[in-house]
Amino acid sequence: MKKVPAAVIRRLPRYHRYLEDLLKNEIFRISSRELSERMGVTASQIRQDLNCFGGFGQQGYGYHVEHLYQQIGSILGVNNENNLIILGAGKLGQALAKYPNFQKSGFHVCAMFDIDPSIVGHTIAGIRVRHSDELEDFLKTHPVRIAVLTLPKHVTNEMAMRCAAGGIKGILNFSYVDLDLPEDIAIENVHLSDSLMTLSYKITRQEQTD
Amino acid sequence: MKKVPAAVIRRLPRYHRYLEDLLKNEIFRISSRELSERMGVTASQIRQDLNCFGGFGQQGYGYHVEHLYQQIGSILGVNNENNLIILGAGKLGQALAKYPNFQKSGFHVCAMFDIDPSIVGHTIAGIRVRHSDELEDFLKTHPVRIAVLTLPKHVTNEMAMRCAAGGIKGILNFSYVDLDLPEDIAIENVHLSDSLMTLSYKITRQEQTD
DNA sequence: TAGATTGTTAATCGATTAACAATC
DNA sequence: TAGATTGTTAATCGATTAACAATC
Repeated sequence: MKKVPAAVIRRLPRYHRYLEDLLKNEIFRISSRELSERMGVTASQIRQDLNCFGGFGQQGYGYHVEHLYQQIGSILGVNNENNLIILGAGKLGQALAKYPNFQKSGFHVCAMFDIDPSIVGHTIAGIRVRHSDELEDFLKTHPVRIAVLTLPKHVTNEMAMRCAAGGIKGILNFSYVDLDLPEDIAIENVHLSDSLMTLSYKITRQEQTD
Repeated sequence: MKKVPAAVIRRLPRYHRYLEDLLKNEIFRISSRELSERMGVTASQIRQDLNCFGGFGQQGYGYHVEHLYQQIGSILGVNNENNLIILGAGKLGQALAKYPNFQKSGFHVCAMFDIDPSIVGHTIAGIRVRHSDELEDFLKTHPVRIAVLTLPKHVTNEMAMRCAAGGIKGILNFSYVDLDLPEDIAIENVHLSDSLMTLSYKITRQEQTD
């Protein structure tokens, strides 16, 4: 199988979302051209992207929405339940624990960890907050591959290392640092300040162009 | 001035962050080569990127960290205070209102809006939650260019339109929809589920490669 | 069969890297 | 002046778009 470009992978969740919407609207068949118009991309790009994973369409017909939706879900690994843990039960961690879209995509928060005595032991969205000391024991007895980190900068890499050592395979990192981890641990950064700065740049740019 | 590639803009906040760290560590001068090693990119890319905005360096010397930091901050528009409003005072909105990194980058939450009577009137992080009906009046009397949207899907585009009509120039959108707004409104999407799905894909990929 | 639309190859475009002359 | 390192041009690489033969 040829290597799939990173750009394609980043577009998959959006295809998945549009296909879900089509199903909701009871549209069961779609051509690359019509989907391209809805999504604001080229039909060529859609066909190229999908063909990285195999021929999901049919000449003269287009794509069967339900089938394509299932296939992309399978590629993304969201067709079955995915457990995850949240490290850092601050405001952001709590918000993510209750975030409905995670559950909708099959991601299930099975534990939270913190060290703050005023939070440890409490229950958030039905999840008891454990002390971070319990992390290793928990990972030994529970199958989890994903950890979400909403921690202060200075403890983030250490906790990420402990996750990796405990068998975690991927980290969604909200801390404002770049993680330094073994190659086989997948990392996805969400740097909220970066998004805000990029937005700020775009605004300034617009104003100058006017 | 030649057009700045989108890829360069998305890298600017990271440069900004690394330069801030250098200053904290009292490193006042740096070559593109040394910065490239710290950041894990090529020195050539750094020089190309920076030269989109002008010659910030000096041959034989490198870059003056403080000066470069200021310049990039100025390009990003984060050297002065930026007011923003948050629409949707749910868990995520509340977490963002308290998010320390926004304040650190000069972004100041000056108001929050919601329609839920159990939240409206309450104070979060020192900010009173107003009713969404007050949005237009508020925008008339307060200078705000940025709105952060943490709203349910079905009301998001309508509220975004109201923001745009009220003079908002840029929107940081956390809702799981693509906004359809006038061209002159800058949009930056943060789709948390997409990040999680991409991570899930990467993990699955890793496991197959092993 | 004729029409439609994919899968795929080729052409274009843009972004990254390499190389080196300019210059501090 | 000699050494270092930028700014910038040229070469490479990758991603997007266009075109069309294959085929349902």
